Amino acid sequence: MGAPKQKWTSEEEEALRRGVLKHGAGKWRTIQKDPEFSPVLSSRSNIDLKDKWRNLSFSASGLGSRDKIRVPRIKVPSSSPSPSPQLLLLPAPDNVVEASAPEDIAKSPEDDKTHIPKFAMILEALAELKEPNGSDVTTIYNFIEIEKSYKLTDAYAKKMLAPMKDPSQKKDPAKPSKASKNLGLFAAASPALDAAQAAAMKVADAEAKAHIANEHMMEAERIFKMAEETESLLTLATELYDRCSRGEVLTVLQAAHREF
DNA sequence: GTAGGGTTAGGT
DNA sequence: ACCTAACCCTAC
Repeated sequence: MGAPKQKWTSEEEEALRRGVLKHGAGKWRTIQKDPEFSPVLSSRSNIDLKDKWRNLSFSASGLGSRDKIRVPRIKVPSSSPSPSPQLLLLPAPDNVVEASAPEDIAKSPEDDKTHIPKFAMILEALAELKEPNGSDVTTIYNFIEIEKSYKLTDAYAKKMLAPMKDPSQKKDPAKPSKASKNLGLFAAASPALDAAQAAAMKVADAEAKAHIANEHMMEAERIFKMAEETESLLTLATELYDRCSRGEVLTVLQAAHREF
């Protein structure tokens, strides 16, 4: 009667997240009893933890936003049979997942953060891969999707391609169809692409190792941060591919200074 | 004890 | 009026 709703504080939320990282989701009682979190979560029951976690993961997952999946509640006024029954449920295309998280990524305070510490790795890969053979590009995509971290949606991919418009570049009609989102971002094979693939592989591998070393540091914040960096990487790779596909020759040094 | 569905209060 | 989040109930 006195406490209509007990909103979760950021401390409680933080404790819950850490608790899940430590004990895993589902071990609510364990988390609740853990001396590390019990002082903060003393007023919360194990069920509360479960419910809160459900809310967190649901809204952070991109789902549950205010988009589709809202089944039109069939209220049926029982008195006004709308003459146009054409609003049965549409299949609702699976796009527009919006990369989720209206928390961090939407704000995007830093536009040009000191670009990619991974750039060195990219160059390394480029140097190693002097021999073009052009191969399956889906590999690059697969690597970007490494298990849990990088889950790029098609919408996200499109988002990534959007800022790539470089006004200083001459409109070359011979431009390859980069809009071929058939499978992922690219759909052709070329030397530059192969190099880009290797670069992505290196980055992905390094990331994966970092993850293993970090145990299960898979927090949403971290994921989004990586997604942003991956976005930069893909942008770079796409640029390289675009230039090379037009017959231009790029050296590693040029790439290093971004003089292309 | 946990998972999932359902209910209700608060906010927009 | 609708949506989200906290709370409640029940089956496993």
